[in-house]
Parts: sequence; structure tokens; C-alpha cells
Amino acid sequence: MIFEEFKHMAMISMEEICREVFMDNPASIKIKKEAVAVKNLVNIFDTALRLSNEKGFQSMSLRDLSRTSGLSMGALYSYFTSKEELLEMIQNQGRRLTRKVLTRQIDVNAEPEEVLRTAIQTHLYLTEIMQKWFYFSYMETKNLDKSQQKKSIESELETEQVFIDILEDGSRKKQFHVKNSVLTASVIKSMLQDWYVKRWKYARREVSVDEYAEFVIDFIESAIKK
Amino acid sequence: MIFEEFKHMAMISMEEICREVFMDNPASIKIKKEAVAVKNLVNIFDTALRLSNEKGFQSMSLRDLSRTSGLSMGALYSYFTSKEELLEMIQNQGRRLTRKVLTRQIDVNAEPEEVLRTAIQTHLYLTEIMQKWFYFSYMETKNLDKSQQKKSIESELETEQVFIDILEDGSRKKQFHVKNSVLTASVIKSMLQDWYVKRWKYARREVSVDEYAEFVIDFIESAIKK
DNA sequence: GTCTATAGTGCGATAGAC
DNA sequence: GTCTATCGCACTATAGAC
Repeated sequence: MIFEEFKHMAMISMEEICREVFMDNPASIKIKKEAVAVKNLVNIFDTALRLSNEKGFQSMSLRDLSRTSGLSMGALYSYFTSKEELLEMIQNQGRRLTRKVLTRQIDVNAEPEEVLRTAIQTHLYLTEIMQKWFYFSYMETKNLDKSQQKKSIESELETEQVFIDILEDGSRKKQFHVKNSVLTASVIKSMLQDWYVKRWKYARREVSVDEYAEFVIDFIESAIKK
Repeated sequence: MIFEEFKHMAMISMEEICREVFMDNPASIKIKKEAVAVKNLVNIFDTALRLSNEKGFQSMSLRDLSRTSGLSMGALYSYFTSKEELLEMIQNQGRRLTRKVLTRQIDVNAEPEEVLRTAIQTHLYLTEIMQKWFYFSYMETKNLDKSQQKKSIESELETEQVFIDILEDGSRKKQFHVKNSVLTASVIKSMLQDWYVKRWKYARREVSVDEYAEFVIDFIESAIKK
């Protein structure tokens, strides 16, 4: 599968995500009509992610968000009860999506080499589509309160565990030669994160997600194959 | 060389760094006595880095900084002319230090394999000593103005170029088998950054900088050695 | 469901006493 | 060289008109 196929298949759209947020937050979102709410949520999240990723969530004032989105201050507060809650909504949604897509794509019965490839590729493709969300989550974790930070850390370790399991399975089946599966998973994750954190660098060098995926898979396999 | 030796040799102390800052900013720092200025700068930077790395530079108010450092608002403004300038001072100093240490340690006449090892180790050791500074630079780049952001990007690409050069030299001398030196340097850098960005993770797992350095060097060599 | 107007708070920055 | 007091401003959040 190449990126264009994944994109079509995953059917991850801003609209679908916002519909989920709408249904999950009936207490905070005062608007009742789904069509209206989803339309405005798309606008709000899109604008908030853009502004936050430019200069940070704290630096983005709700006046900025109001001006840029075209919605009034009052209207904004119909979609969240505080600026902090807006932050949490974005974070929660990103986490839910990662877990869903990553576990759905991985076939645990396949050969370790194939599973590893799929996991890396899926992660890169997902973060390519949702770059804004992942960059935001990465950069704004420290602005969350303690309980939300804990969730964020758990989510990170959970993703890493997926790779640890694949590596250990491969070692058991004598297909990989992995000295330290925890550290190996850790550096794999750092390479995957680089794709969405340093997006500007790869854009400037005109490296496509498929080229990067191929390179990373090849690099890792060279390092761990018997 | 192991970390403890490097630490002793590099002689990078908060005080030495603050002395440099003091001498480089005569226009902004109103205090004339070096001893007084350096003592307070150590306090200011130390506190600012701690608070910023906890919750972000923008979220840290100068009142926070004043309260935690024990200096009054008025006293703080004797050491910088605006909050933004404080941000720039920290960033500039971090960049200067990286360039200095990295180029000083690398012996271009050594064998590529040895040079690569030294570069990786030195980078990890330096970021271990200066973790707070590097984490800050990494996270707060987007809060800088455009001209400072440009410098930050240049600095990142400059460090990456060091690795590209080493890899290409190794390829030329038939010691490495590198398909794409730019992307290889890029993923090496992501592994090095992970050490100071995700410091909490390695601390929790009780991985020392020497263990991490050994693992990363070994991993990369496995991937690129003929 | 969306708007404008505004209350109330805390910010960055400075002036002037010591 | 450091402090306290304060200014003016921009912020988050809300109330009430439409």
C-alpha cells in the first residue's frame, strides 16, 4: 500500500473527527444541531491548530482565534467552557485516533518483518494526514494539567510498547537480532516523530512520506536483521 | 572517554555561561559589577529554564520568575529589557555553546568510524550536561520572532551538516555503506534529540547517557557498516 | 445560535524611593 | 543595585440583546 491508497482507505477527515468530538462532549458544546456544530468545530479546530502551531497555544489568545475563525468570542464559548478545555479536546481526539488506526492496521499473525513494516508505514501515513494534530500534541503536552499529562505519557508508552512487542516477537522467531528491544523501539519512535515534528525540513528537501517510510524501514532492517 | 571525564574536561558550568552572557550584553544588562551580575544571572536563567520547561515560556509570567527567583520585578529588568530578550539570550547562548563544543571535539583527520563515534558521543554528553538549555531551545523556537527563528533553523541544519560530511567521507573511503546521507544524518539527529527531549523516559528506565551512547553508536554502525 | 459590550483579572513594563 | 507601587493594556469569561 502506498500513501494515496491509505489516505483513501483511512477516510480520516476533519469533518469526521469533529463529529466525534461533537458527540463526545454534549456537556460542553451548547449547540444542538449537528450540522451547525460540526461546521463550526471544523473551523475552530482548524484555526486553533494553525495558530497554535505557529506560535504556541498559550500565545494564541481567544481574540486571535475569534478574529481568524470569524466567530465571535461568545460563539466560541458555545463550543467549549474554557480555553483549557479546548486544549484537552484536541489532545483527547488525537490520542483516540492514534490508538484506533494503529491497532486496526496491525495484523498480529503476520510475519514480524511484515508487521514491523506495516506499523512503521501506518504510523507515518497517519501522522502525515494528521500532521497538525500530532505536532500540536507533541508541543503542548506540558501545558496540560497533571492528570492530562499522565494520559499523554501513557499514550506515548503504549505506542512504544507496540514496537517492543513486534521486536521481541521477531527475536523469538529468530528473524531479528535485537540486543535491547526497549531502546530499539525508542529510537524507532524518535524517527517516526521526526517526520511530523520537523515537517518543514522534509518539505524543504522535497522528501515524500513514501520515500521517508522506505528509508526508515530499510535503515531499521539493516540494523536489526540477522 | 566516558561521561565523567567529558564533564570534567568540558568545564561547562552555569557560571561560565552566565559570565559570557554578561559580557555579550552590555547594552541590556544595567549591572556593572561582574560578580553581582553573574550571581543573579545564574539564578535568573536557572529559574527561568526550570519554570519554562515545566509549563512553557509564555505561560511563565515574570511575576512567577520574580517570586521563584527571589528577585523583584524591578531587579529582573536590570538584566534584560523585555521578556522576549530573555528568551533570545537563552537561545543565543545555547547555539554558541553547541557550535563551540561540537567543532572543538571533532578531529577531521581521524578515521570516519572514529569521527562518527566521537560526534555522537560528544553531542549526547553535551546535551546531557545542558539538558535544560537544549530542551528549552527545542520547545521554544516557535515563540521567537522571524529573524531568530531563521538562526535557529540554520543552527539545526549546521549540526546536521556535520553528520552529512562524516557519512559522505566514510562512503568515499568505502568504510560506510550509506544510500542517502541526508536522510541518514537526519535520523541520527532525531535519536540524539530524543535523549534530551524525552529525558523523563530514560530517567524512568534508568538508562545512563553512556548506555544510550553505546546503544545508538552500535545501532547506527549496524545499519551503515559494509 | 450568534452577536456586542463589559466585568474582572493579571500581565509586562517603569518610575522613583532607598 | 534593589525594592515597592502603579500604570495601561490585553486577556479570559460572561451576561443579555437580537
